[in-house]
Amino acid sequence: MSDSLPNSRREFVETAGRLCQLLGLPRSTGQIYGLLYLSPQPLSLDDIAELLSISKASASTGTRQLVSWQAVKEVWVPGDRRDHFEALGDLRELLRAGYRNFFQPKFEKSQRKLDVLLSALEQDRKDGVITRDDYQFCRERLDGLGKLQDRVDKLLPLAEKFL
Amino acid sequence: MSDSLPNSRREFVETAGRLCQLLGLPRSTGQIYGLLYLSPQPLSLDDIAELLSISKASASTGTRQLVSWQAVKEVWVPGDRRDHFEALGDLRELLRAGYRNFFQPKFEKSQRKLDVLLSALEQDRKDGVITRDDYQFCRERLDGLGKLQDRVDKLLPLAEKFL
DNA sequence: TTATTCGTTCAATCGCAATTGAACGAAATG
DNA sequence: CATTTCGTTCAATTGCGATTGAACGAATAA
Repeated sequence: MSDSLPNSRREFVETAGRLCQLLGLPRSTGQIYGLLYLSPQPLSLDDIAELLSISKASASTGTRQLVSWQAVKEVWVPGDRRDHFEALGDLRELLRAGYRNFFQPKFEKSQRKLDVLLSALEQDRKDGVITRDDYQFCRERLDGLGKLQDRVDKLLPLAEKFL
Repeated sequence: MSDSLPNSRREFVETAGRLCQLLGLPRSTGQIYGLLYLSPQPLSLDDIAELLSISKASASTGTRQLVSWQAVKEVWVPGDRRDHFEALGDLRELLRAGYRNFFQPKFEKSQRKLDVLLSALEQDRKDGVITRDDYQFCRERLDGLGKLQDRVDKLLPLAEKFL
């Protein structure tokens, strides 16, 4: 990474990158957001690539991702033909949107999946692939999972409102 | 994966694997837990490796991870020298422990990091590396981040109790 | 004792996704 | 017009971490 950044911003960028990586997102995307978050002026793709020492291709894909998540917006800088970007500072809203776009769908899918599994289990029992005892055992375990899902299902809306 | 598993268990194992992968953990670890979660009898390392078509090395490291997380326990099976494993079924407790072992530490670390960043920013201002305006801007952004952390800090204990 | 059977460790391999460089089309410039 | 400047796309590369096979030590068995 370029050393033309003040230490504070450098460390922040690194931390943001790590956080994104932790969430299973490209590190560079987090770095870009971190850079823009602490950038008083909007930055162009070239600025971003230069300051982070990444390719313009990465900068391009990263910013487009961030724009699609509404974490960053394009701004017009008079007298400059290039696109410029600045971070949207409302982290709470960003977190909520992230929850809606990432966790929510996967969680709902897993709920549906559980029903499918219960059906498959039922089928296995009918087909005699598993003993009655095994069926009973698996049934209880799957029910336990369902209980947890219900709990989470009640918690999440509360958490989203609270944040 | 071996086809000697009933469909229901096969799908469950796959889903558990994906979930682990989603959380940044080895897929095989999730598969092992999934397998044991729906296994009426304790399984040996060889059973696990065989049923999941993974190496015994993976089975070994995976089970040890799971044991360390108290997601799985070793049980003694009379007349068999080998270690056997069975899943602990309390998913709620498992989730809480996961929160304590994974999220909690990283979150606390990020809180400390924020203080460090604020100091570094202060230093940059004193050194004249950044203008007064830039300092002001960054200061506000970092404060915004601090606000979010405080929110999360209040929410998490509530969520942990609720689950 | 020697020979097996287990479980673990570790260097090497593999797979996946992030990253890149080059090529391209579109838009602005002269 | 031709030329330059942008941003995007995509095939190729890279890097990282999960997975494996082989080697090892410890415990059991013969």
